[in-house]
Amino acid sequence: MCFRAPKRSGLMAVSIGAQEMRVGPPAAGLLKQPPTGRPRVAVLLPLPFPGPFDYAAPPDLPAPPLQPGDIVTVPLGRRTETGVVWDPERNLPPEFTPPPMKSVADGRLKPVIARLDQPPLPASLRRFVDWVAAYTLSPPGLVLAMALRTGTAAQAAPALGWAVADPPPGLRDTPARRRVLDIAAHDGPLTAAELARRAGVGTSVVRGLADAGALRGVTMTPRPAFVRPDPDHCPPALDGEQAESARALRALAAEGGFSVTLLEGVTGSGKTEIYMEAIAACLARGKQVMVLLPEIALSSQWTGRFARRFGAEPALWHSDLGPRLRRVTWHAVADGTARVVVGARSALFLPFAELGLIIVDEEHETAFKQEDGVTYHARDMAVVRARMDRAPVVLVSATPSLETLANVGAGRYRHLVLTARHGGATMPEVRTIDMRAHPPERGLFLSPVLTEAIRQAIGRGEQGMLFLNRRGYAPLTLCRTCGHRLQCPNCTAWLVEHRARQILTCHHCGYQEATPPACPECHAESSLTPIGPGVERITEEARATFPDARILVMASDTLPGPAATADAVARIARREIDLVIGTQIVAKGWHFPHLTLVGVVDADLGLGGGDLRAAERTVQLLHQVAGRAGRAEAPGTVLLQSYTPDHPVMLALVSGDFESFMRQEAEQRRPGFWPPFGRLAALIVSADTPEAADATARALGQAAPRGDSLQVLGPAPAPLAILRGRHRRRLLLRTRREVAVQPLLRQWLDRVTPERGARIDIDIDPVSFL
DNA sequence: AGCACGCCGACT
DNA sequence: GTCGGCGTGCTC
Repeated sequence: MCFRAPKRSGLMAVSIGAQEMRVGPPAAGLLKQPPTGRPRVAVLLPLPFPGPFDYAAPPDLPAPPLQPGDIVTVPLGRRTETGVVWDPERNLPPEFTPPPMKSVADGRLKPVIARLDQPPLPASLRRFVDWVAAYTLSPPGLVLAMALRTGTAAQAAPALGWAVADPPPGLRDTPARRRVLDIAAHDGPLTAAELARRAGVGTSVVRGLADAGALRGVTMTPRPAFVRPDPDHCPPALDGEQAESARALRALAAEGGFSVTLLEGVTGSGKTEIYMEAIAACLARGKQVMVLLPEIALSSQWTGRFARRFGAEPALWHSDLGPRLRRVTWHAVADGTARVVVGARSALFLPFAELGLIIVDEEHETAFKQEDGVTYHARDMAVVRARMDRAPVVLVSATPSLETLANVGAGRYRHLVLTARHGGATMPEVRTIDMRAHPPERGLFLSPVLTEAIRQAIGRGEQGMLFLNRRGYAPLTLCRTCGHRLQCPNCTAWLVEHRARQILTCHHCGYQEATPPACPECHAESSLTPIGPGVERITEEARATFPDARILVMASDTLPGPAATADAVARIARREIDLVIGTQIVAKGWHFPHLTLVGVVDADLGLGGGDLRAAERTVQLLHQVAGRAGRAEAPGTVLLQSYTPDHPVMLALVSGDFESFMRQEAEQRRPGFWPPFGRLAALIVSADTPEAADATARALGQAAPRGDSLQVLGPAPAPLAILRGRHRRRLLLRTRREVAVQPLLRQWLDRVTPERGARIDIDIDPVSFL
C-alpha cells in the first residue's frame, strides 16, 4: 500500500482518471458589492447560459440577507425561473475560469422575486458544479440543472391525502363507502388513488365522500422512508486479508479527509462486505455516504445486502424515480435524514449536507461515462466531489481501469488488494476454443467442444450459460440475389433483425420496420439472409441442440425492468433453469450458485474497431462474465470461442494474469501519450447536411492549435457518420498530460464559426469513439 | 431552454 | 384579408 500525500503548494492538485486540474481554496461567502450602485446578487439559472445573471437584492426581503446557495425565483424575460444565488468568486484557477460575461447596467437590474423555503445548496456542491462545468466546457447552468433535477419549485405541490372527517348528517352509507372510510380511518391519510385501490373501488367513490364532507383533504407529510442504518447491526466476521483491508478502510472513513483508495479483488473476494465496513465507520462518525453503481439494475441486490448489514434500507437515486419520491429523497439528502444514498451517476449532484465517504463500485465500467448533455465521467467526478467535501473515496473493481491503475502506480491513489475468493471457492478455469480447429457446423455458431461441455454440465445437474453481447437475431440482413444490405435510414448502421417481434430495428436511433418478405431493392422473394448471430439466434440453436434443457434468455429487451431481472436471477438460483443465454446484462454481479459452465460465443467481438480501450474493455467484460461461474463448492469452467486464441486478451483471460496484461496495455499507450499518459478531447461536428458538417470540420481543422506537446487528429467522418439523420465528423485533440486542454479548446472554438445547421460538441476524456 | 418577434404559404 | 410555419435573437 503506497501513498503519497497530495502536494500542498498553494493550489491543490486533484488527480482524476486521465486528467488533472487545480482547485483554489473556497471563497468567502460574500455577495458581490460594487463600489457604487445597488447591491447585486449573482443567480445561476438551470439554463444553458455562459454564467450567472445579476439581480438586485430585493429591498423588502425578511432577514437574513441573501446568501450564496439560497434557492430563489427570479424574473427572466416575461417568465419566472428558479435558480441559486451563486458565489461572487468562481473558485477556479484563472486558466479555467470562463470568460467574464458582460454584466448589465444597474438600471436594467431586476430584483430577485423571493427566496424559497428550501435548504440552500451547500458550498461544496456549488464549487463542484463550477468545477464540472469548467472541466467539461459546459454551461454551468446545465450542470446546476443536474443538481436541481428534482422538481424543486414548480411541481413542488405536496400530495393531497384524504383522512376521515366527522361524518356529515345524512351521509348515504354504502358498502363501497364504508370500506373507503374504514381504510382511511386505519391507514389514512392516503391519496385518492391509493385509497380507491386498497378499497377496490373507483376514485369516484372517494370523490363522492370528499364532496359530501366525510373525507377531508390534508397535506401529506413525506413518508419517513429513511430509517437510520445501524453501523453495529450485523457486522461480518472477517479474517486475513479481508480483515486487514476492512480495517484500513474503516480507519480512512473514521478519520475523514480526502483520499482515494482502489479496492481491487477478484469476483467473490468479498469486496462489498469490506467496503460496507468503511460505510459503517462513516456512519458511526455521523456522516453521509454516497454509493455509485454503474446501473440501477444492480441496486435491488445491493439494497438487500446493505439491509442485512445495517438493518435498514439505503435511499435510492436514479433517473426514473418518479417525481414525488425524487423530491422527498432530494430533501432527505439535503437535511441529512437520508444517511446512505445508492445511485447511478446522477447521485453525484445531490446536496449532501455532510458527505463523509464516496464508494464507486465497478469503477472500470464505461456506463459511468455520461455521453449526452453534459459529458462527464462519474468515477472521475466522484474523486473531485470527494476532494471538495474533504471525504475519502473508494474505487472498487475486480478489473480496475488503466486510468486508476496509473494513479495507483504514480502514488496518487492507495491500493488494497484481495487475492482470494471468499468461502473456499476457486477461480474458474478459463480455456479458449480455437474456432479454426473446432468450427461449428455450417450455419451454426457453437463449436462442438462447447456444446459437449454444456451437455455434460447439464447432465451433472449443474447450469450452463452462453454469453453473447449482441441483442436480436442477426446483426445484418442481406439479399442473396442482389447483395443489398438492410440499413437504417437515419444512421450509418445495419438494421438488426428481431425475429420474435418480426421487426428490423436500429440499435442507435430506435428506428424499426416490419421484416420485409422480399428484398426492398431487387424484390426477390425469400432471398433475405441473416448474417451473424445475436442472442435470439443462439437461443434457436441451443433449443435445437438441447431440446430438453430449460432455457432462459436474459437481454435488456426481454427483461423489461429491474423486477423482471431480479425474478430471472431468482429462477436461476432456484435451479428452474438449465441454460442461461444472455447479453451484457448477465455479466453484472449476479450470484448464480449452481452455474459451473460459461461459454462465450464470440470472445473476439469488441476487439475490432480501432478503439483505444477495446482490449482493456474486452478483458474486463469477459472476466466479469467468467466470474459468474463456479462460485459455490463446484469449480467452474469458462470456454472462450475465438478465432484469435493467441491474442493478448485471450492469453490474459486464460492465465488470469491481468497485471501483466495491463502493464502491456500501459506500455502501448505511454509512448504516444495516449490516456492515461496524455489527455484526449473529442470534437464532434454534427450537421443536417454533409456539406455543413464538412465545412465546419474543415474550418476546425484549419484553426487547430499547433505545438510540440499536442496533436490534432482529423477531421474524419465519425464511425457512425450519420446518426439520427445528422451528419457527423470527428476531430481528436491529444496532448501531453501537463497541457490544460480546456483553455486550448476554448480559444480554438472562438476561432471557428459553425456553418448554419452545424454544431460542435466537446467530449473531454472520451470513452466512446463513435 | 423558452418565448418573443419576424417575414412567407393555405385557409375562414 | 388572417393563422401559422419555425429561423434568429434575447433573457440579468
